[in-house]
Amino acid sequence: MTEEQRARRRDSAATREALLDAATTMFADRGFDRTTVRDIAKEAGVNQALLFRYFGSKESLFEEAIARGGHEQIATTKPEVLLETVLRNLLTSETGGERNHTLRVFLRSTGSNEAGSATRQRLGEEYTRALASLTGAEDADLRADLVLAWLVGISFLRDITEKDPLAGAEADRIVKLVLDASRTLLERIDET
Amino acid sequence: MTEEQRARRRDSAATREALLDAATTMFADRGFDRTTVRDIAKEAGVNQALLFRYFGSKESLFEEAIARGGHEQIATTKPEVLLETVLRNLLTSETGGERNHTLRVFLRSTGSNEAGSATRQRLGEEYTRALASLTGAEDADLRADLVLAWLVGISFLRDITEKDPLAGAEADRIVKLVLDASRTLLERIDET
DNA sequence: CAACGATGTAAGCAGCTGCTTACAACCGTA
DNA sequence: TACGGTTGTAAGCAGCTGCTTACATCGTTG
Repeated sequence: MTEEQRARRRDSAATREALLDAATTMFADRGFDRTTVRDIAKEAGVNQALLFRYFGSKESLFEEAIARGGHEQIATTKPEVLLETVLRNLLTSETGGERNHTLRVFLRSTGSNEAGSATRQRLGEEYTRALASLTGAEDADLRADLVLAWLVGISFLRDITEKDPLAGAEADRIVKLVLDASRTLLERIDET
Repeated sequence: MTEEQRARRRDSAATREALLDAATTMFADRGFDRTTVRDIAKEAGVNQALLFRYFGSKESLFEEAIARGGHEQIATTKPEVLLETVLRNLLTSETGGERNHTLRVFLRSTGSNEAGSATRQRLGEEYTRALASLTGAEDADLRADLVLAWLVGISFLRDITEKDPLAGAEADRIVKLVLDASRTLLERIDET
């Protein structure tokens, strides 16, 4: 930590990224309202005034945090396995590793109506489009939204309300049940 | 409004209920953190100090708001039609009428980790038990949780992020799709 | 009618929030 | 070495938050 701070001295790019990293995990854990700019700065080991120098406002930082990470997953994952990939990602509780916090940040931002709504909307559209490509139904987008809603709900019950037995269930078991039922809505999903 | 205030003077029960009503709708609309005690008191047409006299704290008021409304729906609705009933309730956007805000309050309380967590947990268990009675599978509770998660997710995308096409879709269409897919998880659901 | 508890009100307090400002330390350049 | 922009820091401001306190008013009961 101290070394990092030493190494980071006089390095604006690293400082910016440290703030963005800290913000992403804290927003995912506590949500927008409950995360203070002082918390973020402290976690990043950075003076909080710099947060405003580099991002302008707490909301702008939030938008950037939401945007980062969501896009590349969609871009780099084939639609056929997107559902399972996202599902497994949000079911995996290992804090280490490169877990994707996007969905949790998404969820935790409930209270804040304005904050990042444009970014959130765009991100949602990308997921819908990807999932909609899996069905030939005329209401493909609606069906895709329903699947997306399911992911959101599962993440909510598991991560936020920590509801058992869902919170404690094995990932494989949940994946199987969800994928089976999703085939009623979407056709082209890879068999596990 | 003025008449109500006049009529309510020196009536502690009515004052309490006015606060509870205002709190329920405001928590549902803005969430716990974004709703201030001054807002609630103003909406109820009541001095804010009374809020603390009757409920002790903002959190206690929140818990009571969550608890009220959820129980009777479960108690008065047959499990076979519970899913459709809850679904139609949260899909109906008519603000007038006796809409049940429970699920939305549930959702909007994301940021607040402690607030009402015990109450929320108990309420969730009741829903799970009711839904689990619809299947003979050995992992009935898990399957029920997944259905509950779906409801939560749909409510989230529709009410909070207002995601289209889900937000704009007809209730009947959604009900049909969800019920059909849910039959993969649960057996005994009334045909529409 | 006097007294007393129940109900309502106005004002304020201490703490926290996002954000700003004024300034110090640093570092490449001339 | 002197300068000037970049990066980092400390302090503070104005506004809002949940909550409390001291007091006024009502309505019932003896």
